[in-house]
Amino acid sequence: MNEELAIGGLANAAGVNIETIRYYQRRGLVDEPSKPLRGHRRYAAAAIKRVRFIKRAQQLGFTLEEVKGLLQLEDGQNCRETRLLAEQKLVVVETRIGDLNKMRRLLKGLIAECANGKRPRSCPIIATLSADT
Amino acid sequence: MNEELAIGGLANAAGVNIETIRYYQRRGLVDEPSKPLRGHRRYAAAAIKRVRFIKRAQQLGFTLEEVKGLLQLEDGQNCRETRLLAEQKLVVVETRIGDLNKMRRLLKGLIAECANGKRPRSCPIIATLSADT
DNA sequence: ATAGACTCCGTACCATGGTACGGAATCAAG
DNA sequence: CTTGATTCCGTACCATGGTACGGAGTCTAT
Repeated sequence: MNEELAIGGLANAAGVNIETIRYYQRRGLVDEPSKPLRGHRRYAAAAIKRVRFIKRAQQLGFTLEEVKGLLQLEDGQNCRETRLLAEQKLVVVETRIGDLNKMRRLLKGLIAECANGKRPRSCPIIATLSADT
Repeated sequence: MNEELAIGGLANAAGVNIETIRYYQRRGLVDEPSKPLRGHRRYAAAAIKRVRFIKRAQQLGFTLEEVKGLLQLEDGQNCRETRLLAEQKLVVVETRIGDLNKMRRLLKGLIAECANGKRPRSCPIIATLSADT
Protein backbone atom coordinates (compact mmCIF):
# COMPACT_ATOMS: atom_id res chain seq x y z
CA MET A 1 0.00 0.00 0.00
CA ASN A 2 1.35 3.39 -0.95
CA GLU A 3 0.31 6.98 -0.30
CA GLU A 4 -1.37 7.45 -3.60
CA LEU A 5 -5.04 7.28 -4.28
CA ALA A 6 -7.20 7.05 -7.33
CA ILE A 7 -9.92 9.67 -7.60
CA GLY A 8 -12.55 7.41 -6.10
CA GLY A 9 -10.39 6.77 -3.04
CA LEU A 10 -9.78 10.47 -2.61
CA ALA A 11 -13.46 11.32 -2.89
CA ASN A 12 -14.28 8.60 -0.43
CA ALA A 13 -11.66 9.63 2.09
CA ALA A 14 -12.68 13.26 1.90
CA GLY A 15 -16.37 12.45 2.08
CA VAL A 16 -17.39 14.00 -1.21
CA ASN A 17 -18.64 12.88 -4.59
CA ILE A 18 -16.11 12.05 -7.29
CA GLU A 19 -17.62 14.72 -9.46
CA THR A 20 -16.95 17.26 -6.77
CA ILE A 21 -13.24 16.50 -7.00
CA ARG A 22 -13.34 16.99 -10.73
CA TYR A 23 -15.27 20.18 -10.27
CA TYR A 24 -12.68 21.55 -7.84
CA GLN A 25 -10.00 20.70 -10.35
CA ARG A 26 -11.79 22.64 -13.03
CA ARG A 27 -12.13 25.55 -10.63
CA GLY A 28 -8.45 25.39 -9.78
CA LEU A 29 -8.83 24.55 -6.09
CA VAL A 30 -7.27 21.12 -6.33
CA ASP A 31 -4.75 20.36 -8.94
CA GLU A 32 -5.13 17.56 -11.34
CA PRO A 33 -2.19 15.14 -11.38
CA SER A 34 -0.90 14.49 -14.88
CA LYS A 35 -2.31 11.43 -16.45
CA PRO A 36 0.23 8.67 -16.85
CA LEU A 37 0.59 7.31 -20.35
CA ARG A 38 -1.17 4.23 -19.27
CA GLY A 39 -3.34 4.12 -16.21
CA HIS A 40 -5.28 6.52 -14.04
CA ARG A 41 -4.30 9.70 -12.23
CA ARG A 42 -2.93 9.31 -8.71
CA TYR A 43 -3.51 11.72 -5.85
CA ALA A 44 -1.19 12.30 -2.90
CA ALA A 45 -2.68 11.71 0.54
CA ALA A 46 -2.38 15.45 1.22
CA ALA A 47 -5.18 16.06 -1.26
CA ILE A 48 -7.65 14.57 1.23
CA LYS A 49 -6.96 17.35 3.68
CA ARG A 50 -7.20 19.94 1.01
CA VAL A 51 -10.65 18.79 -0.01
CA ARG A 52 -11.81 18.62 3.58
CA PHE A 53 -10.52 22.11 4.15
CA ILE A 54 -12.51 23.39 1.21
CA LYS A 55 -15.71 21.86 2.56
CA ARG A 56 -15.21 23.26 6.04
CA ALA A 57 -14.33 26.71 4.83
CA GLN A 58 -17.48 26.71 2.76
CA GLN A 59 -19.55 25.97 5.82
CA LEU A 60 -18.04 29.05 7.38
CA GLY A 61 -19.57 31.13 4.66
CA PHE A 62 -16.70 31.41 2.18
CA THR A 63 -17.45 31.01 -1.51
CA LEU A 64 -15.21 28.77 -3.61
CA GLU A 65 -13.47 31.86 -4.96
CA GLU A 66 -12.69 32.96 -1.42
CA VAL A 67 -11.52 29.50 -0.47
CA LYS A 68 -9.22 29.64 -3.45
CA GLY A 69 -7.78 32.79 -1.94
CA LEU A 70 -7.24 31.08 1.40
CA LEU A 71 -5.51 28.21 -0.32
CA GLN A 72 -3.08 30.60 -1.93
CA LEU A 73 -1.76 31.22 1.56
CA GLU A 74 -0.77 27.61 1.71
CA ASP A 75 0.54 27.49 -1.80
CA GLY A 76 2.03 30.96 -2.03
CA GLN A 77 5.71 31.68 -2.16
CA ASN A 78 5.76 35.43 -1.96
CA CYS A 79 5.94 36.85 1.52
CA ARG A 80 4.62 40.31 0.82
CA GLU A 81 1.59 39.07 -1.07
CA THR A 82 0.91 36.37 1.44
CA ARG A 83 0.90 38.85 4.25
CA LEU A 84 -1.50 41.22 2.53
CA LEU A 85 -3.84 38.42 1.70
CA ALA A 86 -3.68 37.08 5.24
CA GLU A 87 -4.46 40.52 6.66
CA GLN A 88 -7.50 40.86 4.45
CA LYS A 89 -8.78 37.46 5.37
CA LEU A 90 -8.19 38.14 9.04
CA VAL A 91 -10.56 41.09 8.96
CA VAL A 92 -13.27 38.98 7.40
CA VAL A 93 -12.74 36.15 9.83
CA GLU A 94 -12.84 38.42 12.87
CA THR A 95 -16.03 40.10 11.74
CA ARG A 96 -17.60 36.74 11.25
CA ILE A 97 -16.50 35.57 14.68
CA GLY A 98 -17.98 38.71 16.20
CA ASP A 99 -21.31 38.13 14.52
CA LEU A 100 -21.41 34.52 15.57
CA ASN A 101 -20.59 35.47 19.13
CA LYS A 102 -23.53 37.85 19.20
CA MET A 103 -25.73 35.09 17.97
CA ARG A 104 -24.28 32.71 20.52
CA ARG A 105 -24.93 35.03 23.45
CA LEU A 106 -28.45 35.52 22.29
CA LEU A 107 -29.10 31.82 22.02
CA LYS A 108 -27.67 31.14 25.45
CA GLY A 109 -29.78 33.86 26.99
CA LEU A 110 -32.84 32.51 25.31
CA ILE A 111 -32.18 28.98 26.51
CA ALA A 112 -31.63 30.21 30.07
CA GLU A 113 -34.88 32.14 30.04
CA CYS A 114 -36.80 29.14 28.87
CA ALA A 115 -35.13 26.96 31.47
CA ASN A 116 -36.35 29.33 34.17
CA GLY A 117 -39.87 28.77 33.05
CA LYS A 118 -40.18 32.33 31.84
CA ARG A 119 -41.71 32.25 28.48
CA PRO A 120 -39.45 34.05 26.08
CA ARG A 121 -41.68 37.01 25.57
CA SER A 122 -39.59 38.90 23.11
CA CYS A 123 -36.68 37.16 21.48
CA PRO A 124 -34.51 39.91 20.09
CA ILE A 125 -32.57 37.65 17.80
CA ILE A 126 -32.87 40.03 14.94
CA ALA A 127 -31.34 42.81 16.97
CA THR A 128 -28.15 40.81 17.28
CA LEU A 129 -27.32 40.88 13.63
CA SER A 130 -29.12 43.72 11.99
CA ALA A 131 -26.67 46.55 12.44
CA ASP A 132 -26.29 49.04 9.64
CA THR A 133 -22.69 48.51 8.77
CA MET B 1 -43.70 60.69 7.81
CA ASN B 2 -44.91 57.44 9.23
CA GLU B 3 -43.27 54.13 10.06
CA GLU B 4 -44.48 52.40 7.00
CA LEU B 5 -42.57 51.77 3.86
CA ALA B 6 -43.41 50.65 0.38
CA ILE B 7 -41.44 47.71 -0.92
CA GLY B 8 -38.91 49.89 -2.69
CA GLY B 9 -38.19 51.81 0.49
CA LEU B 10 -37.73 48.61 2.42
CA ALA B 11 -35.38 47.16 -0.16
CA ASN B 12 -33.44 50.36 -0.18
CA ALA B 13 -33.16 50.63 3.57
CA ALA B 14 -32.10 47.02 3.91
CA GLY B 15 -29.64 47.25 1.05
CA VAL B 16 -31.14 44.60 -1.16
CA ASN B 17 -32.95 44.37 -4.45
CA ILE B 18 -36.74 44.66 -4.49
CA GLU B 19 -36.93 41.22 -6.02
CA THR B 20 -35.05 39.82 -3.07
CA ILE B 21 -37.79 41.01 -0.75
CA ARG B 22 -40.39 39.35 -2.91
CA TYR B 23 -38.31 36.22 -3.00
CA TYR B 24 -38.05 36.12 0.81
CA GLN B 25 -41.80 36.51 0.99
CA ARG B 26 -42.29 33.57 -1.30
CA ARG B 27 -39.89 31.56 0.86
CA GLY B 28 -41.73 32.57 3.99
CA LEU B 29 -38.88 34.48 5.65
CA VAL B 30 -40.60 37.84 5.53
CA ASP B 31 -44.29 38.10 5.58
CA GLU B 32 -46.22 39.88 2.94
CA PRO B 33 -48.54 42.58 4.28
CA SER B 34 -52.04 42.26 2.94
CA LYS B 35 -52.72 44.38 -0.04
CA PRO B 36 -55.11 47.24 0.68
CA LEU B 37 -58.11 47.41 -1.59
CA ARG B 38 -56.59 50.37 -3.26
CA GLY B 39 -52.94 51.11 -3.04
CA HIS B 40 -49.69 49.28 -2.40
CA ARG B 41 -48.55 47.06 0.43
CA ARG B 42 -46.93 48.76 3.42
CA TYR B 43 -44.10 47.35 5.50
CA ALA B 44 -43.39 48.11 9.14
CA ALA B 45 -39.96 49.55 9.90
CA ALA B 46 -39.10 46.32 11.75
CA ALA B 47 -38.99 44.53 8.41
CA ILE B 48 -35.75 46.35 7.61
CA LYS B 49 -34.01 44.64 10.48
CA ARG B 50 -35.43 41.33 9.57
CA VAL B 51 -34.06 41.53 6.07
CA ARG B 52 -30.68 42.68 7.29
CA PHE B 53 -30.62 39.82 9.73
CA ILE B 54 -31.26 37.37 6.94
CA LYS B 55 -28.37 38.73 4.90
CA ARG B 56 -25.94 38.63 7.78
CA ALA B 57 -26.91 35.15 8.87
CA GLN B 58 -26.34 33.99 5.31
CA GLN B 59 -22.84 35.37 5.39
CA LEU B 60 -22.24 33.24 8.44
CA GLY B 61 -22.91 30.15 6.38
CA PHE B 62 -26.58 29.54 7.08
CA THR B 63 -28.86 28.60 4.21
CA LEU B 64 -32.22 30.36 3.85
CA GLU B 65 -33.91 27.31 5.34
CA GLU B 66 -31.67 27.55 8.38
CA VAL B 67 -32.26 31.26 8.67
CA LYS B 68 -35.95 30.52 8.60
CA GLY B 69 -35.34 28.29 11.61
CA LEU B 70 -33.51 31.07 13.42
CA LEU B 71 -36.34 33.45 12.72
CA GLN B 72 -38.79 31.07 14.31
CA LEU B 73 -37.03 31.83 17.56
CA GLU B 74 -38.11 35.41 17.19
CA ASP B 75 -41.57 34.54 16.01
CA GLY B 76 -42.23 31.46 18.08
CA GLN B 77 -44.62 31.34 20.97
CA ASN B 78 -43.92 27.92 22.36
CA CYS B 79 -41.27 27.79 25.03
CA ARG B 80 -40.37 24.14 24.80
CA GLU B 81 -39.93 24.20 21.04
CA THR B 82 -38.05 27.43 21.14
CA ARG B 83 -35.62 26.08 23.65
CA LEU B 84 -34.92 22.92 21.68
CA LEU B 85 -34.39 24.87 18.53
CA ALA B 86 -32.11 27.33 20.30
CA GLU B 87 -30.04 24.50 21.73
CA GLN B 88 -29.58 22.95 18.32
CA LYS B 89 -28.57 26.22 16.77
CA LEU B 90 -26.19 26.92 19.62
CA VAL B 91 -24.21 23.76 18.85
CA VAL B 92 -23.85 24.77 15.24
CA VAL B 93 -22.86 28.31 16.11
CA GLU B 94 -20.25 27.21 18.61
CA THR B 95 -18.69 24.78 16.17
CA ARG B 96 -18.51 27.49 13.60
CA ILE B 97 -16.92 29.89 16.06
CA GLY B 98 -14.34 27.24 16.94
CA ASP B 99 -13.43 26.72 13.31
CA LEU B 100 -13.15 30.42 12.65
CA ASN B 101 -10.95 30.85 15.71
CA LYS B 102 -8.58 28.23 14.38
CA MET B 103 -8.43 30.06 11.12
CA ARG B 104 -7.90 33.34 12.91
CA ARG B 105 -4.97 32.07 14.97
CA LEU B 106 -3.41 30.69 11.86
CA LEU B 107 -3.75 33.94 9.99
CA LYS B 108 -2.30 35.95 12.85
CA GLY B 109 0.65 33.60 13.12
CA LEU B 110 1.25 33.84 9.43
CA ILE B 111 1.15 37.63 9.44
CA ALA B 112 3.54 37.77 12.37
CA GLU B 113 6.00 35.46 10.64
CA CYS B 114 5.96 37.57 7.54
CA ALA B 115 6.38 40.74 9.57
CA ASN B 116 9.54 39.27 11.08
CA GLY B 117 10.98 38.90 7.65
CA LYS B 118 10.87 35.16 7.86
CA ARG B 119 9.42 33.89 4.71
CA PRO B 120 6.47 31.70 5.58
CA ARG B 121 8.05 28.45 4.61
CA SER B 122 5.15 26.20 5.32
CA CYS B 123 1.74 27.65 5.93
CA PRO B 124 -0.30 24.92 7.52
CA ILE B 125 -3.64 26.55 6.87
CA ILE B 126 -5.15 23.34 5.72
CA ALA B 127 -4.26 21.64 8.96
CA THR B 128 -6.47 24.08 10.83
CA LEU B 129 -9.68 22.92 9.28
CA SER B 130 -9.23 19.48 7.91
CA ALA B 131 -10.10 17.32 10.89
CA ASP B 132 -12.04 14.15 10.31
CA THR B 133 -15.12 14.87 12.28
C1' DA C 1 -8.14 -13.40 -21.24
C1' DT C 2 -12.30 -12.12 -19.47
C1' DA C 3 -15.63 -10.16 -15.95
C1' DG C 4 -16.67 -6.55 -12.94
C1' DA C 5 -15.12 -2.30 -11.11
C1' DC C 6 -13.16 1.94 -11.67
C1' DT C 7 -11.47 6.02 -14.49
C1' DC C 8 -11.84 9.43 -18.08
C1' DC C 9 -14.13 13.09 -20.41
C1' DG C 10 -17.64 15.77 -22.38
C1' DT C 11 -22.06 17.23 -21.84
C1' DA C 12 -26.44 17.72 -19.56
C1' DC C 13 -29.02 18.47 -15.71
C1' DC C 14 -30.14 20.06 -10.89
C1' DA C 15 -31.03 23.07 -6.47
C1' DT C 16 -30.33 27.36 -4.25
C1' DG C 17 -30.58 32.15 -4.13
C1' DG C 18 -31.56 35.40 -6.43
C1' DT C 19 -32.43 39.12 -10.88
C1' DA C 20 -34.67 40.82 -14.97
C1' DC C 21 -38.69 41.84 -17.71
C1' DG C 22 -43.03 43.62 -19.11
C1' DG C 23 -47.70 45.03 -19.04
C1' DA C 24 -51.35 46.68 -16.04
C1' DA C 25 -52.58 49.19 -11.84
C1' DT C 26 -51.69 52.84 -8.62
C1' DC C 27 -49.56 56.79 -6.59
C1' DA C 28 -47.86 61.53 -6.04
C1' DA C 29 -46.63 65.99 -7.93
C1' DG C 30 -47.65 69.80 -10.64
C1' DC D 1 -55.90 65.00 -15.06
C1' DT D 2 -51.64 64.09 -17.12
C1' DT D 3 -46.94 62.53 -16.42
C1' DG D 4 -43.36 59.98 -14.36
C1' DA D 5 -42.27 56.88 -10.79
C1' DT D 6 -43.64 52.73 -8.14
C1' DT D 7 -45.95 48.62 -7.34
C1' DC D 8 -47.83 44.26 -8.63
C1' DC D 9 -47.52 39.72 -10.50
C1' DG D 10 -46.27 36.06 -13.38
C1' DT D 11 -42.76 34.18 -15.81
C1' DA D 12 -38.11 33.79 -17.54
C1' DC D 13 -33.45 33.92 -16.90
C1' DC D 14 -28.92 33.85 -14.31
C1' DA D 15 -24.65 32.35 -11.34
C1' DT D 16 -22.83 29.16 -8.06
C1' DG D 17 -21.86 24.69 -6.62
C1' DG D 18 -22.42 20.74 -7.63
C1' DT D 19 -24.48 15.70 -9.71
C1' DA D 20 -25.72 12.47 -13.27
C1' DC D 21 -24.92 10.04 -17.51
C1' DG D 22 -22.81 7.32 -20.99
C1' DG D 23 -19.48 5.33 -23.88
C1' DA D 24 -14.64 4.23 -24.19
C1' DG D 25 -10.44 3.03 -21.88
C1' DT D 26 -7.97 0.76 -17.96
C1' DC D 27 -7.25 -2.06 -13.84
C1' DT D 28 -7.52 -6.09 -10.97
C1' DA D 29 -8.44 -10.60 -9.65
C1' DT D 30 -9.48 -15.13 -10.99
